[in-house]
Amino acid sequence: MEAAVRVIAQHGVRGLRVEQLAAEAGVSTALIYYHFKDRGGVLRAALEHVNQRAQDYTDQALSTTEEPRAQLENLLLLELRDETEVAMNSIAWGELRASAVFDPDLRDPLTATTRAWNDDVETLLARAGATAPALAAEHLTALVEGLSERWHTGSITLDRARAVLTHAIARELGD
Amino acid sequence: MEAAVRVIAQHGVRGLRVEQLAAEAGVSTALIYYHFKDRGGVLRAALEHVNQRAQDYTDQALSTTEEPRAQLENLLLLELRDETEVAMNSIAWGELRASAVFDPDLRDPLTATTRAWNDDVETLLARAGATAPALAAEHLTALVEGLSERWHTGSITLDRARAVLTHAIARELGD
DNA sequence: GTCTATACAGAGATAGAC
DNA sequence: GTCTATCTCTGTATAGAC
Repeated sequence: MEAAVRVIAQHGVRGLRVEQLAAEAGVSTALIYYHFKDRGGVLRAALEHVNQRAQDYTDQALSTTEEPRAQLENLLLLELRDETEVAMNSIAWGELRASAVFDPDLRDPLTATTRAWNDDVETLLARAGATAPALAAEHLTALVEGLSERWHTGSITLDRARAVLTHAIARELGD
Repeated sequence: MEAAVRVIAQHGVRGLRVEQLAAEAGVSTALIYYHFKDRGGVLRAALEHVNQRAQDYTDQALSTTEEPRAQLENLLLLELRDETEVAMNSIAWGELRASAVFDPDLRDPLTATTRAWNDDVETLLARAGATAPALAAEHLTALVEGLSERWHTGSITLDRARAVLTHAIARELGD
């Protein structure tokens, strides 16, 4: 799965070749098919893996003793970071999201993860005193996805994306 | 190009087969290669076509005599509409955006269009009395992209996406 | 569980006629 | 400009041995 995330982050879902994945993982292609039904099965498993990793990050951010406002900023800015692992996860996640437009099998896990993320953000927003936490949560999480994609396509710098997000959070919290 | 947009909207950039495009356009595959260098050339031309269409919509929205605030809402909500043609354009645009992560040839036209859109939105925001129009413009346009993708993956309904966007606009204009 | 070898299909691209 | 026919390569997936 880690090899899959690497390959997807480098070449996209469309560019994922089973042979290359095998090479990246240091095994034969046949072994891939032993563990997964087909190429689509690899993608589904990869999506679940990325989701899981995102959830782990989230839980970590939520388990601190910081103020709600600081927790909220941390949680949302998690995706917009410079470290290789985060960036790869983010690219792979964006790819799988985009693929889900045409691959119904990917939709359910995607929707579930999105909902869980929204809920976490909504809780923090409510604690931080937002007036419309549900709307605000969908607003901010969708914004993170939009900014993330712009970052990956080079349409915006990472710093600028973080500034835009911080600005939007401030607007939601009324300052 | 219209056939290309249809095929991309239905099967994605990833699913665009030259043969299918030819069928959709009612010509032979050889003719595609006569007019375009290769499959990548088709994609680049399709992106330009979608960009142009988006620019036309934008100009139209800007040429009305409405209040800046109403113009702003119209312009941003343009992408989130139910009509087949708009939805197809929006899906194709999203696909091409996602593809640009791995296809450097698509990046320049993408960045140019994004910038033009940002500028238009920024102008309207300034007229409508926003306090930080540049930041707000990038905020709102990136949000539209995020919401648009969620809509296409079925993670949010169209009405809800529109509500979230309207909410975000209101926040930026301080009510 | 894991490999090597290979069958098979699909899709990009071109040749050459009209 | 446009077609039919076809070549070629790449990539998915399987067979069968260890």
